[in-house]
Amino acid sequence: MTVGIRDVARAAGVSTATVSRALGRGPVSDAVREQVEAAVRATGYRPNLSARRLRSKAAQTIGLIVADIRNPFFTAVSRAVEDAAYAAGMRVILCNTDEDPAREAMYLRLMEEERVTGVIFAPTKVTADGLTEDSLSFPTVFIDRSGLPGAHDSVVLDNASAAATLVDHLVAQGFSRIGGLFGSTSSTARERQAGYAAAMTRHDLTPLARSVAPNATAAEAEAARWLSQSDRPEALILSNGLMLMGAVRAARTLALRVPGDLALAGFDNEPWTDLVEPGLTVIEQPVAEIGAQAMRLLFERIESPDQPVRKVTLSGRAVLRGSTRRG
Amino acid sequence: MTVGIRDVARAAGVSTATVSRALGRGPVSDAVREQVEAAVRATGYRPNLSARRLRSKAAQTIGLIVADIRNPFFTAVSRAVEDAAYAAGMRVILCNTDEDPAREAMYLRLMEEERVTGVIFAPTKVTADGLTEDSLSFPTVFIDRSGLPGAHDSVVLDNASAAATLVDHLVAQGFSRIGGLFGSTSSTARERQAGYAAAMTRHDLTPLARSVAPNATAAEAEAARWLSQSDRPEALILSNGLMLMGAVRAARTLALRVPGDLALAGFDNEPWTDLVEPGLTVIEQPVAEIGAQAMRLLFERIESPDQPVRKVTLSGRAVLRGSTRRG
DNA sequence: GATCGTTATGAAAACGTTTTCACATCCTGT
DNA sequence: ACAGGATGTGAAAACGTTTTCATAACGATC
Repeated sequence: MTVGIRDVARAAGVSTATVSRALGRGPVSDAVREQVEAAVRATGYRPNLSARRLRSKAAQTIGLIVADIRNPFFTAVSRAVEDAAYAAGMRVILCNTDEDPAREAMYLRLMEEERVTGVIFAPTKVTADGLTEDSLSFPTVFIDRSGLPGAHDSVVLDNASAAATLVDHLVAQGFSRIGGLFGSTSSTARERQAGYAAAMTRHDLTPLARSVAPNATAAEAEAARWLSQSDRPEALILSNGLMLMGAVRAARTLALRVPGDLALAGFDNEPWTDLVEPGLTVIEQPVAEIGAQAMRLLFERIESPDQPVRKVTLSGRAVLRGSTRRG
Repeated sequence: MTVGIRDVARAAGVSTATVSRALGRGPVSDAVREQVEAAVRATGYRPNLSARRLRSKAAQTIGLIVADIRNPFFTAVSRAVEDAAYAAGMRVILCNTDEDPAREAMYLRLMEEERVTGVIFAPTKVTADGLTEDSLSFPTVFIDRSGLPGAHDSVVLDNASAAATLVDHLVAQGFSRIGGLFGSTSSTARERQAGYAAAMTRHDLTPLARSVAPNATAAEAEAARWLSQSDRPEALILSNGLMLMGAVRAARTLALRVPGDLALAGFDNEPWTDLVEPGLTVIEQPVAEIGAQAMRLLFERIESPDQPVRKVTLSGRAVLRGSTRRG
């Protein structure tokens, strides 16, 4: 029925060991290699990856666990990771946690059961804080977010500086009652919030921060509530692209003019942010670079498991648009 | 070192067969089941999925091969598929082909080697047309696109009607020089183009159709070229959300007022389409339903492999916005 | 010309499970 | 009290590969 390596061996007139070597990187004479390749074509043989992995203990698979596949930031990073992985002959299992620690735990267990070569992971804060250096049985690189210091390799944005850049820009434009709406689940949102607060204080301004689930719906609801208050902020900073979209919707609903009634700034230079009127001021993240660096760290960790933990911090780029222009 | 089922068996004082049954669905006494579960906890045992799959020949895995992960349509469908799969105790391998037949072939081979339970696939036209009923060794459901009639189960939009709806709407608004810019790689784009042409003809209008790679960059370039002509169309229909974005950009660049100088309509009710000014008229696709139906078809096909091929056609919903309003 | 390394090959073991087969044991109905 | 069907369990085979081990053939080196 289904053709196995012994069928190929029989067709080529050699042993299964030789077939295995001819297909892999064993020492085999050129003549035999050709015979084997012909036999593979003739029989339509497809190796069974489960058997191969079981015996060789090399899964050639990396797990990619992201927090929200709807967030273009993560799809962009995914593409970079996928490209690098396939270039290296590795497969990728992509998982989506929805920022839910229970799903994170489930996927981490799955990764163990798959005996993956390594994992790239954007964890929630609660999960990251529970993960020490040796609680994971596979090499792991955190991405976009970091956990316990020194526990895992990571590649992150310089979040505090990026947030400060936005504050500085808004202050320079003459805004002073500047609010910040940040995600509640990630270390990254916390860092952006801290950077925001520090910059506000530095300008002798009072930080006004709130946090909420990092998606468009929650951000819209909270922004609408906040902006309905009599002492509403005159500028708002959002900690990711989805939340920025929520804030734009809230401003629309309340008929607030941007930037006249409300200035807006956020993270992630998503394609739509320069299509709305006015264009939105954002911090652009080097998404491809983040994915590529994560794969590099992961491969190097696999190569030498005992090297010291490394943290790569990348800078964002401020893209200034109309949403923060002082009327 | 790594704990296997025999360690659990030893710890529980039973045979490996019994452990296997206790963890699976074999007949086991309650007392023994508890012993085994305790032993699993004590040893930290994690089953080896490769070994399990090899022996049981049940991969419990479905492959999801999409054309472009950057297209929110596919990420939305992916989420629906993923949810249904995990609810059924199945894992998902998500692959991204970039509309490239070579990558499609690579991923199809990967699926064979993984011995997946089934595949959900959005193929390019060239690949789909080469796939007969028995060229794939696993149950397959086409999604968003269809191939040879009767070859594979599929769930698609009623593309021709949807395109006709847009034409009818534009005609009703008083537009007559209506162009159509369609993707060049999928059956779906062809069907939309055909529906567009038929509707135009029905209204005694001349179809003006072009086709191009279905992404924002290519669509923007072609739209810019087209709209720079002296006899440029006064309305444009785009065959997906990315292309619609490209067209909006081209209109911006050429300083064409929408809908005054150019009306725009397209597919996919993406979140940004009602944030731009004016809002864009689109056909909304039932993305969650598409994913759910695909999983249903796939499971039923796995259940009874010899049942007749089925095609589920879903209707789009027209969302009329300012971009098609006759000034 | 004997000895040594290299290279190419096959037989068989190994990977970690599930499943088959055989065999007790227990319950049920007569 | 006994046949017969569930029910629970263990020993061993099986899944399809790769890897180990042994060996043969061949040049090169002394």
